[in-house]
Amino acid sequence: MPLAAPVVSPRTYHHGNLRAELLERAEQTLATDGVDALSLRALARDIGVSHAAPARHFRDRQALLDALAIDGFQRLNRAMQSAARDDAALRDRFERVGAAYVEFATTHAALLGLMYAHKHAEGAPEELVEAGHGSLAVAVDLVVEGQAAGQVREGDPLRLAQLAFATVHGLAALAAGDLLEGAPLDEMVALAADGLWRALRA
Amino acid sequence: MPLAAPVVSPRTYHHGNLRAELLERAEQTLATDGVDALSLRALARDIGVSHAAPARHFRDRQALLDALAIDGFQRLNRAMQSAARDDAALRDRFERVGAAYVEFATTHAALLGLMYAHKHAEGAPEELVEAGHGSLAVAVDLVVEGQAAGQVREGDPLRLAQLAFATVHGLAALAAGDLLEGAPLDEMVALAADGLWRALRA
DNA sequence: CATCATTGTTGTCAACGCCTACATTCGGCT
DNA sequence: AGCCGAATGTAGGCGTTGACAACAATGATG
Repeated sequence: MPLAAPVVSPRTYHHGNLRAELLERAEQTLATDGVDALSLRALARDIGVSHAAPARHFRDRQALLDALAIDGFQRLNRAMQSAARDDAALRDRFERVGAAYVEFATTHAALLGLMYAHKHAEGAPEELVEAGHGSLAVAVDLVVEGQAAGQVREGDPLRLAQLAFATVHGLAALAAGDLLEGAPLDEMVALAADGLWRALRA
Repeated sequence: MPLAAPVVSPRTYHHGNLRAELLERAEQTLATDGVDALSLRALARDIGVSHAAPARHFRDRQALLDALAIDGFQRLNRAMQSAARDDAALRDRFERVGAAYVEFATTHAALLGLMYAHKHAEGAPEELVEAGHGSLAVAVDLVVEGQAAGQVREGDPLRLAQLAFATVHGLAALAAGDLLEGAPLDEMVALAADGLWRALRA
């Protein structure tokens, strides 16, 4: 009798939302226990489906990781774009974008690590590398705008943006690696923004 | 008769150098196949010992990873120190140290990733965090020297050094993540050194 | 209502990390 | 020399995992 369906868990044969729930739980465990703790079987167990069910939505473990990374980049990009749309002075918008990046990086440290895992470099889905380039694009746009306004010095905007991006990303990496030795993160962001502005201004 | 030592494979019951050979092969596979491909059993098989033999030298997989990371930091630190001891102008020594870092980071990308894996953050062996701080110390010394010579602006040398370190590390991360879009790495290093010098000079 | 792609289940396999018990070798001590 | 304990390697087993294949339930479409 397939109809029983006990009160507590009326769950039908088809879960109906497995993919989304897998991603959600996966990000939780990623945040609390790290990448290595991510296991398709454990996720299935937590959610209450059979151990092979996740395979219908993620061909293999790597596919799940890729999906998490893509989602992470999309959220990061939205945060940076939103910070860039601020209407303050250009120099401050630089700082706010950097702050948004660092904020994301520190509150989602494990996720950011996953996003940049070189693993994705070879054979990575197009969507992922695309999303990854999106963050950089925000910085490029800002540099271009600054150059048009005569506030940023001349030079290939891509490279100047890469420099800025590298600085902020490195700062986030230091914070994640606990190499900041207690330096307040926002002060470091301000210091970096100051340094960058000295390096980039016309 | 322990003396025989036939030409082909005289291997005695005791390997005699297992720990060192494990580390060596481990770094090879790390470089060619990535961290996830590292398996104690596979290493044992490659070397030709039983699958449990490595356990005598590395309590668990993580211990092997830690040992690799420590060794990596020590080599990186030596490279940076050697670059810092150069007798060129201070600004150029900054650039050379940065170049040394980036050079190491790109030729040992997977190893560098391992070194910074947050995994090591909690419960990491003292030796590892110590080695990790060594790289930063090189930058601090350089800043202190620059301040003493009146060439670097005032401010907490640790934080200024962290800024420089972050920039270079971020650059290396971009290169590893293939986000440089063909920009020649040495030009990017030069650009970063230039920017940093503008940010740091008195 | 029949059909069929989608989604989930069950069972299986090989590989791995880790543990325990045992074997061999080495080095120091008498 | 000879003994003995420590260090090192071996053999086997347990539980977990990722991946695969065969099968069952579901729901959409005609």
